[in-house]
Amino acid sequence: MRSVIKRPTEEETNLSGFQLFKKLTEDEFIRLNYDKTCSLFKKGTIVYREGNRLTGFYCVTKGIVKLFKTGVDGKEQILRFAKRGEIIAYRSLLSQELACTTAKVIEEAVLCHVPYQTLLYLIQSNWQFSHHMLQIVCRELREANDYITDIAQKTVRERLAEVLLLLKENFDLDNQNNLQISLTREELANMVGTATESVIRLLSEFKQDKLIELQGRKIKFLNIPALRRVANI
Amino acid sequence: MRSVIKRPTEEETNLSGFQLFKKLTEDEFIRLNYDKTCSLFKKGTIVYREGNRLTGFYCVTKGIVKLFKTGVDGKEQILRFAKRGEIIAYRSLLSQELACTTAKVIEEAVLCHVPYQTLLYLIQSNWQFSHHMLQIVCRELREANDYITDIAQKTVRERLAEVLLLLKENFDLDNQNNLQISLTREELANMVGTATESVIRLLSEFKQDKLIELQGRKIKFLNIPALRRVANI
DNA sequence: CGAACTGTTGAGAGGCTTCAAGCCTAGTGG
DNA sequence: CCACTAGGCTTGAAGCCTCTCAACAGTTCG
Repeated sequence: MRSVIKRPTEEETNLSGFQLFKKLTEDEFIRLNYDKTCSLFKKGTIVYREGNRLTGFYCVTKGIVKLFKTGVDGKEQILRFAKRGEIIAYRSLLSQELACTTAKVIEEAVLCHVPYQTLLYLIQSNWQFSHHMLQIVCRELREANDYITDIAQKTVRERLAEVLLLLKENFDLDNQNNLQISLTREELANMVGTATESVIRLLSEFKQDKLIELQGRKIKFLNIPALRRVANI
Repeated sequence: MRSVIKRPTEEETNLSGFQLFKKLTEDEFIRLNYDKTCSLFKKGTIVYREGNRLTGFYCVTKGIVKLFKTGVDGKEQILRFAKRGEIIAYRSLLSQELACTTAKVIEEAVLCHVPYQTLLYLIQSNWQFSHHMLQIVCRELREANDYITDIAQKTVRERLAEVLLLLKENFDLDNQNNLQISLTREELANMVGTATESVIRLLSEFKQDKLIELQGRKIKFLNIPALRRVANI
């Protein structure tokens, strides 16, 4: 399933933009770059599957990766999308468990694989790296906790509005207020935790209410404050 | 609201049983003990509230603390219960955010407060401590992700069965198969993410189906494999 | 002993899901 | 180049799971 077609460009393998590596010494950064392996992944590629043993974590330097768990009846629950500057697979690696999510490329991506040994080396040699890592995980844990509360207490309508706003935060809008990520209705449903049909119906209600405009998978935001009110934030 | 009635016993303030501190040097452990402040908290006490600025984390050496978020209409969403050997408040501390949960004592507890400075000192001086901390957070993150998937995809019935089994894992059963934690119906509902009435109805269905036996808040497990099947695990 | 909280049961309403059928779009192969 | 197929999208109808509201019993505690 893994398909590596061509070498990524120099710029696409550069890790100096990553917050996580900001506090590394020159030597540490050199070692990191020496140990990493960057590859280009086509859309649709599975980077790793739930249950896999992982050999390292990945830095996303380009593209978008979808992270999801497989639940009841094989229905996928999307946990997050990782884009440039973010890292994936580190959770299972650190807790030394098998992967508990599947990572699938939804927009042609460049990923840099950093071996477990290198991660351990950085943790041992540089406390600021560990500290930064702790902050990343802790922030993700808060987001997970927030999401548990929402999903447990809010209606599907509220959750869909919230998910749209969340996507807006993470992927920005273009100059015409279009969401810069293209998802299927099913993927939206798998984020919200509902049926595809429900998403379709609610989206067209949002459209009727002039909150958004739809054109295929393109979603244009027309009235963000109102959307926020629907989301009950 | 904070009520400290009497000094905890020597044994109740001992942190040597904590996995997290296993790899500390003697000096580090001495400093930890010097810096900590242990107090006894009565049932019902709020240790800290959502939005508070935290000055350190707490080690639970006795009792049970309920951690929850306040969601829509002030309805609480229980995220977990912390018991002897576990730590709380470390997430917000590490990511340097305001507390995103409220901690309430539901069984008379002894908590040892460890100042933020001491935490930072340990992170800086001992990479094994950081590593252990990372593992703890990562494990909690996996549990949160698992729970998101369940709550998004399973029925209330399945979730209630699962919550009961989860409680069994965390708090064990006495020699008569009674769950060793006493929760109100509302608290069960706030874990599952449903209405109190639904929990009541489902519990009595489980009772009819001879899966459990009820006596006030006491829950006796009669048929765990069947309960597991109901939970759809 | 009364107040406040907790637990229980019933009835009705409604949000969502499921099933089913048809449309549309995009990619493929003849 | 175009028909064809597969997967995504849309809409309708039916029904159920779950919530809300309401009334009341039981329990705990000052």
